[in-house]
Amino acid sequence: MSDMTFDHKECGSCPIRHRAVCARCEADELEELDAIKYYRSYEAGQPIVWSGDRMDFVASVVTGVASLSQAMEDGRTQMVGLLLPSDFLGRPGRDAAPYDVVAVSNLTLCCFRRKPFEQMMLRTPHVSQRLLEMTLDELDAAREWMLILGRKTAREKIASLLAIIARREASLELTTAGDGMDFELPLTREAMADYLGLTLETVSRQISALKRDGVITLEGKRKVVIPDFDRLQIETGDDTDGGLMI
Amino acid sequence: MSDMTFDHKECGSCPIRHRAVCARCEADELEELDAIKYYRSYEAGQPIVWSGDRMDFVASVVTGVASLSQAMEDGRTQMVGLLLPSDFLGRPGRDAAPYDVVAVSNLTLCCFRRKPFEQMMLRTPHVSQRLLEMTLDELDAAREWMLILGRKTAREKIASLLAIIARREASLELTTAGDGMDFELPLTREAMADYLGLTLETVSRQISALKRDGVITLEGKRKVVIPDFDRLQIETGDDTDGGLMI
DNA sequence: CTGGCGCATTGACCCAGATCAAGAATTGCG
DNA sequence: CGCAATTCTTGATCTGGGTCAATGCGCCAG
Repeated sequence: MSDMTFDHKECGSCPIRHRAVCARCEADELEELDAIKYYRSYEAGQPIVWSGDRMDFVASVVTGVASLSQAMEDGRTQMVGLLLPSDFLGRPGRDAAPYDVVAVSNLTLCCFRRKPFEQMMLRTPHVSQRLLEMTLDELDAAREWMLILGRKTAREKIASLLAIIARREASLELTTAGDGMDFELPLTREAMADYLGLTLETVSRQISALKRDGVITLEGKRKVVIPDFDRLQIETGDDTDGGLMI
Repeated sequence: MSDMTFDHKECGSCPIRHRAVCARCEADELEELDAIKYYRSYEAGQPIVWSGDRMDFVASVVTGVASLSQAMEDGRTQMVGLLLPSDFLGRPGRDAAPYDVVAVSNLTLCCFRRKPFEQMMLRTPHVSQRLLEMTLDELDAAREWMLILGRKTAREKIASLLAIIARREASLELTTAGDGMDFELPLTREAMADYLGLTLETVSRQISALKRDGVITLEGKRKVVIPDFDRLQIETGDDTDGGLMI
């Protein structure tokens, strides 16, 4: 784990984490946030915190992917959160991390020291209001995910995950060039299995099946092409009217 | 659905929903909440709102149990939230309900009209801070639940649900008379199945198995006695160190 | 008391996905 | 470039929980 320093200009070029923390911040509040923030980067596979560890920062994902997961003693693990760029990590007002947090790919976090951040929250109501909005969105995502875990078939699970990632990808890049989306899968088969409550073999088989049926195309093992997003959407088993943006 | 009126005194006798909404309210804020609140009661099985319906109130559960659930077109349904007394229902800042909400047992809600409630949130920061705390707790519960749905066996699922209800029950009554807890199951076998991502037959079989193995005792079909909570805890598959309070 | 209705239990059978076991394809590194 | 370590794919087999179907148990109405 290495500390990185971004100068002020560079920070200006990654507005994501400020927008994430506070969509309505005034200049002087941004200044205040700048004073308590620092960047940190992790390599793929590196743990960030273990469940129960003291966590003295909150953070916003700048680049890369991180996962939150819960493990049982016998090794079964379930991913319970997937953090993509602009997502918020950490929990104001709580000392210990409730989950294992791992960098899934190379990752850069924009961290804010927790205590001063909490004090700022008390003073500036729209920061906590913004955080409330984000948390409610996360709760919606978690509930969508519960439907996936509890009631969908393996094929529907895979299709749902691909659709979620594709939508996220599209919303960040804003390059929804018609249909024909494509993206790099940020997860290994094993991570996908942990996300979906499956085994990695089943994930692999179902991806092969979707490929065989022409729902997706693979370039290499990680690059996914979705020729017809509506077709993928049907495979998810969800109502056709779109569902929640995650 | 019938409107009920509670007089001010009776309202004073059910402090739950005020505490739930705002642990730190001052007298005049409570006054203000009183002005926009009304009680509403529902019978077991009655729908409260359907997914997509406009929802012009937020509420706090006074008595009874309600469920949030998501349904797929083909009838598969997954419960994604279980609201017990003191829990909060609704979502400031969102017009349409994202889930079906149903009264599982006879239910009384303490409702607040949404618009004035939202305005109050903007003015009194600790209301939104309290709501943020509650939402973060709900998110923790949802994530605990994701582990249950994704990775636990049917027996562990049932044990987990019983432990969750027993803990909730105990925390409200504050009558943890040593071990030997007992409580009335507020859910039908079908509702338990929807909670756990199982079928009602499997729920029934696993309850019978836990009874046969002496982990629980049944009096009638709904009254559960837990002679040894630690034993039940072991059956959940969780770490022994307690886990999250839900 | 009796029939009907809504839950709950139990049994018999089956299948989607887990498990176990080889390999194949990539990736990385000396 | 070659060898090892990862990561992924595919096959064979097994099994937990789903499905279908019958039966039991209260409970209320007549």
